[in-house]
Amino acid sequence: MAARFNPLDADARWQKVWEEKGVFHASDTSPKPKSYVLEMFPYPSGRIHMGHVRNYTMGDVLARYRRMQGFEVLHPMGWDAFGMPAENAAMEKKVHPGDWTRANIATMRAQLKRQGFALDWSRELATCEPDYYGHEQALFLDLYAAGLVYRKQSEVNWDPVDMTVLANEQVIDGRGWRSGALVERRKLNQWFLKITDFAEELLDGLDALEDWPEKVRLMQKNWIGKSQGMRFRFQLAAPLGGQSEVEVFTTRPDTIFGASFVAVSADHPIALALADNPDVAAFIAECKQGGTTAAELETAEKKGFDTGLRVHHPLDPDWQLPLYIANFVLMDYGTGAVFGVPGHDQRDFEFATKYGLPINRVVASSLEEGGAPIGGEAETGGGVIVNSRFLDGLDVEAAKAEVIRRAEEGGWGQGTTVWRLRDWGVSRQRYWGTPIPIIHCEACGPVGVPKDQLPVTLPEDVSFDIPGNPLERHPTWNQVACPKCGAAARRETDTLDTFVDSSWYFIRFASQPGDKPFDKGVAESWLPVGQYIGGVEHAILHLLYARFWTRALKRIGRLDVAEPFQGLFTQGMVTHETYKAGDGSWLSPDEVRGDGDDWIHIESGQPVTVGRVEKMSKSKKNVVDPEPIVEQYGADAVRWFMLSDSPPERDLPWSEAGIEGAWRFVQRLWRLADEDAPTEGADKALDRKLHQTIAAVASNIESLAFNKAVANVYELTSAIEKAAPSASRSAAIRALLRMVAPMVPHLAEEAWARLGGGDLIANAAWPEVDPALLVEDEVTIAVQVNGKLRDTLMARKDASRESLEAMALGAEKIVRALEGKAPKKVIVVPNRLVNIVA
RNA sequence: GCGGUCGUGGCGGAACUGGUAGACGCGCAACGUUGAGGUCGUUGUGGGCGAAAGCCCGUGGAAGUUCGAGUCUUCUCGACCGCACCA
Repeated sequence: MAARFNPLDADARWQKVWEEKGVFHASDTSPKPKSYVLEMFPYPSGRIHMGHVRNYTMGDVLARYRRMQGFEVLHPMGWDAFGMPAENAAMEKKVHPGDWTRANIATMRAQLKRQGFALDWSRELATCEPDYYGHEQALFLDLYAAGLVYRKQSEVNWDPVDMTVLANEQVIDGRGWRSGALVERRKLNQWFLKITDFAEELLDGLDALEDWPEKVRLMQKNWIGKSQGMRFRFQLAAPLGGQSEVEVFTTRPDTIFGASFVAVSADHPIALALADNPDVAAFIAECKQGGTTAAELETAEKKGFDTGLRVHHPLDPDWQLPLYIANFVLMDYGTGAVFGVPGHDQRDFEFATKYGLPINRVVASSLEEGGAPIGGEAETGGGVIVNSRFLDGLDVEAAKAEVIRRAEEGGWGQGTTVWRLRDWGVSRQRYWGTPIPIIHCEACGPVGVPKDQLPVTLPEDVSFDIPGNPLERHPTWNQVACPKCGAAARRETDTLDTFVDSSWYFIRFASQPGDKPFDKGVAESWLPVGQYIGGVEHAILHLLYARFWTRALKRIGRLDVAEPFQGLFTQGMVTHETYKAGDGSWLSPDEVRGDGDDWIHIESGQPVTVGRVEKMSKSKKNVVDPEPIVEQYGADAVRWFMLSDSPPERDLPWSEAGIEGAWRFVQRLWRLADEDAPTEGADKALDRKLHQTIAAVASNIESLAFNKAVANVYELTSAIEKAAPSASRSAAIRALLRMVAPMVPHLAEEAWARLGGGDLIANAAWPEVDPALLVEDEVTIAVQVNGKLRDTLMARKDASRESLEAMALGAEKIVRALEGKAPKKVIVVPNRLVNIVA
């Protein structure tokens, strides 16, 4: 009898068996139903962290469970291997980004394997290798040929620290998402993907994603930002340069008669045309400075500059409105110009109040109320239109339609939809990314690299001594002949945004032929991903881009899949307490020690302040490296801890006590199996508990409620421990091992082998449930008097209302509680309770 | 400001369609085992009163619906997340 389960020995042994037997190899041709379980692939930053372990453990439990349920499971792993940190490392440590990245991958692959994840490593891919990005280049050229890629001179978000362009999505509060540097505006020739062509379907598609968190769907919806309204033009009273009109966008055409002013952005052509005037120039400059952070915008005053110009109201040539330049009008939304209706828009209201412009009512709760003035704030609700000539009496929606109809008829405007979503700028002035497969020829313009010349590989001989893109200054790499005319031409030196790499990796996992990006039929046999698991930080960028890419492939006939991820789960972070020394510096968990109720710094003996529980981060020094933990406790204890206690969508506070507890439970399971002594005899109660647990664990794993599945397992374990030896007990132990196999697979194999289970438990089927054993034949009935619990009693299952009532009224405690009062009413809920109202 | 999620013991958290609040785990306490510690085992553990039986209170707060509310409704306080001068 081995006293203890020894993970240091067992983990590696079983991992080797699984690998040698190809247990987790996903077969494209299997007759079984297919199931695709995927966790967001990691960036090879150097080492696995706790967040990875949690993420991959969840996916692993599901993948193993699905296998036991009889599915052919695809559960792959790869590396999101392009990106800036590799270049930063190259600059700091004088290593090639490729060497740095591949070394990190080797380290992290070994760390993942140490966890015993049920991954099909034969499908491993890294986006930085030509046999991945070459296919990406082919797809890019397909999209280019289909008109979904274009190049334009555009003002871009330039990150002066990273010296690269950022997508709108990568600018947060006016700062680069990675560097935190204030983003500048620059004009550059950039490649764009036409994601806006898909705005409508990306929005509509969200409704069908029922297995996505509502939160993520909402975030995407807001990001796409559909606004329906009308564009229309105000004629300038006097032409300005070549301009004779101002086009505005509104979602409230019904309030057109409530207009008090028109305002344009400081970047608007009209504003620029007036900038000769020093006052105008000064105002424009003023608009451009000032932060864009939430707090600053909150307090920012609405400011305007009266240009002195006047515009004609489109529905009344005699009605002139003042034209302002205003700091709150955005050039890159709508038309860069608005008309102000102070009565029914709060921002316009503030503006009008400040500059003494009329505040007119055009919407009221009834026609009679039309004369009432607008009070202390704008009225933005619905109602009936008033003071609006031919619109009077219409409701808001009817009035919108009527104004649009008249505008289209009169040719001064049209109904339109405006989107917040912008086309996806994918050009990056970086080395460590997928080269954009384009050649610039003076005569022919941009020409796609012929597919037989793919992949366009990155040159190895580059230096990172000076900032900027090494591809641009490479002596030979960028010089090529034009594929069309043969003349000397120049290779595109921009590389693709790394979000392109992660927009289709899940397709390549499903099918990876050598000669093309994927085989349509094979990929379609696996897709969509049944369950995708990752961090909520990708709720917009990655998930929107991947949805777009999949739909673009569908449109060009390459893949008949509309949505890439059927189910999405966003898991919480792994957190840890923080510790602060007396001087305010952060201390790491292994620098401190609990001392009674207090904490002290081990080295100095000084008291330590325990701070709040926060996401593990280097700056707070509250990071716990998984590797030594795994070496000490084994993979199963770590896995068990990751699944216990905290619901997976919430944060998981890491604690030493918690991992100790998980370790003890692993040993407890081992003892249970190890000490099993088969005997005869049935244990009906235990049978029932077992089958109830099988059903509960299955349903909890399916809904990813791992913490509840863990609780179910604890209960059954205690019940088995307490039960006397019997055939039922031995069978329960074997079934228990199969139930925990997805969660603690090494222990399960070891114990299974010890009990002579035969084939690997990894290949075992999920235990079957006997439905007859799910129901109890005796139930506990709660008895209440006036809604307060006074007694409980045992009754036959499905006992009649009458008998339950009689039992309740006869119970000694109830008689006492009634104090002689006669029951006015008795409520009986069969199998549950009796409530006596007295 | 807009939108969302969530408030339950010392802690992480259970509680299906309203029906025995606190499952399960951690921690803590006592006892047993042990050479001590740990492991392991048994028992206890929401608060108050009580020797006990038992009684009262209790799911952020206030009100309401109901025989019955952690769960539903209204108001309110707080925490966290997302978006944001979006016309």
